[in-house]
Amino acid sequence: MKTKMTIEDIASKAGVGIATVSRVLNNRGYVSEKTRAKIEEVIKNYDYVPSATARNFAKKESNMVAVIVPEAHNPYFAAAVEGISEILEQQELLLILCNSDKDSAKEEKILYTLKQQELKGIIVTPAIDDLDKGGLKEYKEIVESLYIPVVFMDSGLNFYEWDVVYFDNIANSYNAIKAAIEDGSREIGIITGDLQTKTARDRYKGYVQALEENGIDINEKYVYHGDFTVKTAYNITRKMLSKGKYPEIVFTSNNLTTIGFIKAVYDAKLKLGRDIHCISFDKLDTFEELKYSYIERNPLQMGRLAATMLMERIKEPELPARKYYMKSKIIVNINR
Amino acid sequence: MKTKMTIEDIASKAGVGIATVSRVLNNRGYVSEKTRAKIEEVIKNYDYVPSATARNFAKKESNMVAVIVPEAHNPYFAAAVEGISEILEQQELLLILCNSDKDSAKEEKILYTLKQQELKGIIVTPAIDDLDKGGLKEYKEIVESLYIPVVFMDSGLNFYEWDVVYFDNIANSYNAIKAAIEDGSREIGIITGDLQTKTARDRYKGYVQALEENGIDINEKYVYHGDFTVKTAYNITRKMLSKGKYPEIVFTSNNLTTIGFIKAVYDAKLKLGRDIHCISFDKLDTFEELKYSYIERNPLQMGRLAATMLMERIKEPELPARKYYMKSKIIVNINR
DNA sequence: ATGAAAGCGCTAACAG
DNA sequence: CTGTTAGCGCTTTCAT
Repeated sequence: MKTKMTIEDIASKAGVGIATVSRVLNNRGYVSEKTRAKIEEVIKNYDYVPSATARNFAKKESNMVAVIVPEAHNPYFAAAVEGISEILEQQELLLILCNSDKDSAKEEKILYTLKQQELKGIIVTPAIDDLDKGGLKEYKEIVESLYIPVVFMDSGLNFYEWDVVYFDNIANSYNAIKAAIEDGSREIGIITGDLQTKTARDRYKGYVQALEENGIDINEKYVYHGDFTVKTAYNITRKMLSKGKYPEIVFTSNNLTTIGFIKAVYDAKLKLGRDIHCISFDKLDTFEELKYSYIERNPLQMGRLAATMLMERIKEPELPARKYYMKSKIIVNINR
Repeated sequence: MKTKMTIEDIASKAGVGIATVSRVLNNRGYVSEKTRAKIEEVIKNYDYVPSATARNFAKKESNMVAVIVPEAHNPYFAAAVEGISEILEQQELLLILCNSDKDSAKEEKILYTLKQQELKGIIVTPAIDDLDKGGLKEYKEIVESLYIPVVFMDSGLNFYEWDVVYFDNIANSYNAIKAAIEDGSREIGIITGDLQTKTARDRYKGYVQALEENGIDINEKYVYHGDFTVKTAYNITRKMLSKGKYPEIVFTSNNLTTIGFIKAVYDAKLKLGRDIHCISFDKLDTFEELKYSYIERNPLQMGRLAATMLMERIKEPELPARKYYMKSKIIVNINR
């Protein structure tokens, strides 16, 4: 058989009606053992595969879930996507991966495209995590006009009745700094991200809170304003070290900042873990022997959880919205 | 309007036939400015979105391309996927991501599922790169029974009439070792991967070739049999260093091996780039200040290329098969 | 237990 | 320029 077989071909070859073939295909309803065997044989012989497109169309639903992330290659999101993929695979669902590239306009366009696909659901990490300003209302409308289950992942969008799973930036920073304080540190600096962004602000907030609650005044000199890039962190750190006076510990508030920081310490011929310490927001998975402290998140687990929540919501659309805050480990590694 | 609108609803609201609506939707064929405007207005008013499922079904083709990788979270593949995603997005194509988890059986199952989807094409990195042994014929049949364009990415499967894009392991190793020799090194060791795998074997081959062509005998003592894991590389290196007698340079034949090696050097209180050197297959993107040499591949570019090749083949299915070998940079960083 | 038939929403001739 | 109509391949009543 050259041309693609259809269910009708199979039915006629097997001498039965198409409904019967459909039944064995879906393993649903009554079919006598004899006819089932016959049909299965024909299917095997002719190498027939049902068309998912036709099936989806007839049922007005697909076997697909979309995932929108702001940076597909970022190891953090790559791991999350893998976690999602794991769960979807168990459910025989296909995963459509979309990269918004941190661009809200792109994200909106993606959402529009996805709206046409009769998806089972969507897992999204919004391009902008700072929608509480103005755009939130509009965003809410777009999301709701999808009319399909949506789970928000790694997002501060904990408003409205949406399912959310994420790591709490404030709490994680707070806990890490608190752990350092309990470990005996007093002079703790920070290299922040761009404080225009919610992520950077929240991490800074946690830092401030932990110090204040422990009766430590914020030393403005020890608050270094970075932008979550290696380069800036490097420059800041070089300058900091060259001044001679610097904090005992620096809270590097994202992984790239940590890398720039460590590189600068190294280049200044100082020894990390002896001359100066570091608490990193996120572990650097490459070099475990480095002497530093960190907040360890588990994005793979976050992905699994997001997908699981989506599955639950698909099954029970009327479930109340759930907010799930992922726990992180705080690893303190300072010796004096 | 509560229930989902169809093209018919729009047609009747606009007082036209459905074919006309279809025309404006697809921006194809003649439609008077006046009716077009009218229809567009209705579409906007009722927030109508055409069903991609129905459309795909009617056209017997979809707007999707699938990508199968053996490890979704591996930064190397994550970057490749991002490259693919970039190209597909330009073509308004959706990307279905599948993770075979290095498991051939899983890959086969994925292929079967994908066969049902009327995809535009598939980009695949086979789970096993060593099919020239026995399974190749069977694999070939499976792939060909897909009846859709397939591009192989990062695979040694350069047999048959298939489109392939990949980095040549033999050539890259060869070039790196050759560069080191030209730089003045004679004592070059290697930590291999599992030589049962084609990747490990090819990297070893390139190493051997470069030495032989330059009249350097292979010193079996300097060939360390690893398995591409950090742990094994670490242990091997510790043992190597403790013996006192070790090569001047070690070719660490994958990135995890490099990490294990560097860690061990560090723990042995030796200095990388002074006491011992390292040529790494793949750059470690975290710490640029490390003193080592490496082969730098560009998986993002590989992904872009794979997707571009696929687009070309979709457009012209009769194109002769193309083999594209990606170039890599060799960075030598040894000072004596 | 099985078959006939009516869609699902859209595209693509074809006729006007 | 526009409307009518015949599918696309499958699911799902509804009879039998």
